[in-house]
Amino acid sequence: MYIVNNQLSSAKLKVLNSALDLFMEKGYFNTSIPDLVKHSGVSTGSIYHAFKDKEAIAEALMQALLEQIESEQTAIFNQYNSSWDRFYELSRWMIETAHKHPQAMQFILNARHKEFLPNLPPICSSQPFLNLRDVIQQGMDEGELIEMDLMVAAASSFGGVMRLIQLGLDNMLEQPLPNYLESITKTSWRSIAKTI
Amino acid sequence: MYIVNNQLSSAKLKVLNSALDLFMEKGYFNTSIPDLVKHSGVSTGSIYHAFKDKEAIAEALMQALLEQIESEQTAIFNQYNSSWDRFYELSRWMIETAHKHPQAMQFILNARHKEFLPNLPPICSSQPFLNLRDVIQQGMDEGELIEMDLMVAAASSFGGVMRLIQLGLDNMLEQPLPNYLESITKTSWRSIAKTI
DNA sequence: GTCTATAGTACGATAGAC
DNA sequence: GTCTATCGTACTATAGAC
Repeated sequence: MYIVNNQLSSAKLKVLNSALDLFMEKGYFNTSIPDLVKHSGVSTGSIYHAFKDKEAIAEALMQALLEQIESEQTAIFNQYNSSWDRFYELSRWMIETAHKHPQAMQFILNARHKEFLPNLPPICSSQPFLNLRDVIQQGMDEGELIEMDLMVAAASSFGGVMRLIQLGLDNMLEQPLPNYLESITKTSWRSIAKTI
Repeated sequence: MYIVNNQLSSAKLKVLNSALDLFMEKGYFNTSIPDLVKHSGVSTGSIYHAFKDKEAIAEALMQALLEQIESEQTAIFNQYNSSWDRFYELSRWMIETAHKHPQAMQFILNARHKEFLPNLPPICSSQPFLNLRDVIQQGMDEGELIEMDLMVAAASSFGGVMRLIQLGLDNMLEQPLPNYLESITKTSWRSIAKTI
């Protein structure tokens, strides 16, 4: 149960949380409406009353997840100010979310949204991903980071963290993901920091 | 036309190359057998003569791609010996393949294989990905790299390169991918190298 | 708003002629 | 080995009672 937005009706919430579980467990196309009915306890008729069609479920799920992520990122930006602190805390949040809600992080990082939401712009142009880039830009402006192409710097720093999360989600790590927080943030940051 | 394995019959090759194009353009589940018939020019009957079912097409495609990648990696390993040279040349090969055959690289890096090949082990446990890790292990053994957890080091170095390739495949870069080769390899390597 | 029952369709896979 | 024609099925989505 990751999505808790109370603006949504109970039926919608149940369906969205079931959709998150099932889409990540079996994939969007392997999840039928009858599967959602069984898992959520909401009937076919009520699902189609709440959502126009199956694609609209995926759209609403994506929107709910991105909204939740943005609000958690905003809390971090309000509490931490330096480029490094923000990088570290954003990485910490991603790693802990991947640990506690693997489906949610998988849906954001890994899902081929284009396959079932063909009109959605790529996820890396969404606000939460732009925020990551802004942290790197800030570090360059403040002279803490080496001057280089912004995309290269963002890929090298956050890319390292995201790759490790990916490996964790694929069960390729010996220890639980949060154990790697210190070493992966320190290492990835080293690739772009002036003083190390 | 990326797959050119001449051990395979002409019909199989046609179907596999069409499958690569269509699976990456529209996704596995949005590609019907009639779509493959139209795109490849091979009839339904012949497709089912060459492959047991639709899933077997995806399996054969994966196997052909991994074989091709392994042989190109082996050539690099035979020609270059130092850890850095191998890291650089493997990165160069990935970036140029992503540039010339985006579907092939997308299929390897990005596809949610689990959705249509549920029995396949995760791609990051395949030989080509293990080879990447070995290059990092070699660098540590030879004292060129900082001693640290191997997975962290591999994620931080190759993760940066892969993340940039991902951004390139999603059209988020201003310049063509190969233009970034020097800067991304230098930057990502810096995260784990002793002398920088 | 919630449900059951069902219509309509598109797909994967097969049969069987050449 | 290649083809066309078609079967059976499982799905999305709707209709209509409560």
